[in-house]
Amino acid sequence: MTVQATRTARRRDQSTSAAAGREAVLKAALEAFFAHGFHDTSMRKIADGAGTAISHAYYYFPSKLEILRTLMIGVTTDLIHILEAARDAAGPDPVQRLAALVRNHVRLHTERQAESFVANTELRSLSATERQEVVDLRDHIATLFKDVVDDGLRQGCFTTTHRDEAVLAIVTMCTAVAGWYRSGGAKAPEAIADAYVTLALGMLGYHGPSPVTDQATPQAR
Amino acid sequence: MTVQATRTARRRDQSTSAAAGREAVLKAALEAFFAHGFHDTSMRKIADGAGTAISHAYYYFPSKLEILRTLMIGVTTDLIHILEAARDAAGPDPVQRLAALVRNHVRLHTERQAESFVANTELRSLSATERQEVVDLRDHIATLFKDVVDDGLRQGCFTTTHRDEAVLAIVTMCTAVAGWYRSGGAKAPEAIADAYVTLALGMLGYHGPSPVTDQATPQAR
DNA sequence: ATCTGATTTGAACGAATGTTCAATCAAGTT
DNA sequence: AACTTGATTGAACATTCGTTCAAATCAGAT
Repeated sequence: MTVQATRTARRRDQSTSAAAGREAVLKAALEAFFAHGFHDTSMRKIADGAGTAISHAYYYFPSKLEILRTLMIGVTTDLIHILEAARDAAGPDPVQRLAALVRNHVRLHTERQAESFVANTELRSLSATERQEVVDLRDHIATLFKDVVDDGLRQGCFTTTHRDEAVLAIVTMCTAVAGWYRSGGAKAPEAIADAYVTLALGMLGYHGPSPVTDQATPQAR
Repeated sequence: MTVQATRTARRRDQSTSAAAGREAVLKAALEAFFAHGFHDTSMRKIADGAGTAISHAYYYFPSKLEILRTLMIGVTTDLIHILEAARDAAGPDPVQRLAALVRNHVRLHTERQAESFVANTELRSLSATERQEVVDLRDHIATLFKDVVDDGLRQGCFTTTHRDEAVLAIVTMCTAVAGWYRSGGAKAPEAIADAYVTLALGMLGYHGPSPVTDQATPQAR
């Protein structure tokens, strides 16, 4: 008991401290990738940012590329899970479901802007196999939108004759938020999300009542 | 006379051959930047692609960065001139003017895809002063759209309450075409342009008759 | 044939890169 | 106190990078 207790305690301490070091490297790498891009970020800068030796970063990650892969896969899988949960929680109405997808897509791209931006920007920096891994995840995200749009087209609440282009444009504009959003800017994330829901529905040829609360939303000082 | 003739002839020959060499370097650089990105492209690869020695590339351009700058500024200023001409040729109607802007924006991003893609992707690779130069040009492009949208809002043909977001989304989705377009793909550039005009008008809350020819457009092999 | 000036090259420079590795440290176990 | 084991380091590796430069090449003019 005592033996096992101390053993697990040690293991927890080690794993948390090890995880802390790992997280520090990830965080420093993310900041640098976000600010200057993958190829313009050296392992020395990453190690400096994390406050450790260059060789210590290699204790956690076998290569610089693996750090990038970890960041990109992490945020993308998280996004998928968030979108699926939000869609399911929105009920059966395609309009509500699409609004939930757009809203949460925008929200994550503001809340985790750096990760999202890197994931969208550094695809080419990956090697073929790893790139395909991320591309598949992104295709899955597009499919989430496409299925909901198809549902709305079947039910008649969406009327666009350009489904593919509309879906692509919606995902693109939501993704691009990570490229220009500045926290403390003119619009709060929720206001941006509301606007994007309206824009997306406009592209889909939806002419029913707005699913957006739209109560002035004067937030942001 | 003869002296001057031969002199200008020589100068023309030199300038054209020099221009040819310069163009070869630019072209090779563009292809490499497009395929692998700026920081992952070495001057050696560029020189190899152009069929010359490394040191000869420096005969035309003082640095790798200057090559990138030349490409980015070139396509962006061209885009501005094309958009302004198309807008003016479209007459006074805001719907027609916006359609012309969208259509030509999409067209250039398919016809000169590599340049457009690089110009949109490698902003961070520039140094501060040069980056600002390109940012100003891109701001000017956004202003072209914004002015037409404002015109349409004033005349009542556009009804959106999210002007800024709509303009940003429209420019973004048109720009993103350079990221996924494949010549010989499912849709011909003109069909894409038509679809994007409709999507843009949907975002702006335009509910009048479609300015798109929309005659089946079965193009694409 | 010589000269001139633009064009083209090979070889080298120093700096920075991603990565490796043997060695040290710290702490917990026996 | 000796031992194990994960955490951490400094120094070095070979390679590649952007850039430079003196020298060679070439075509047209004299």
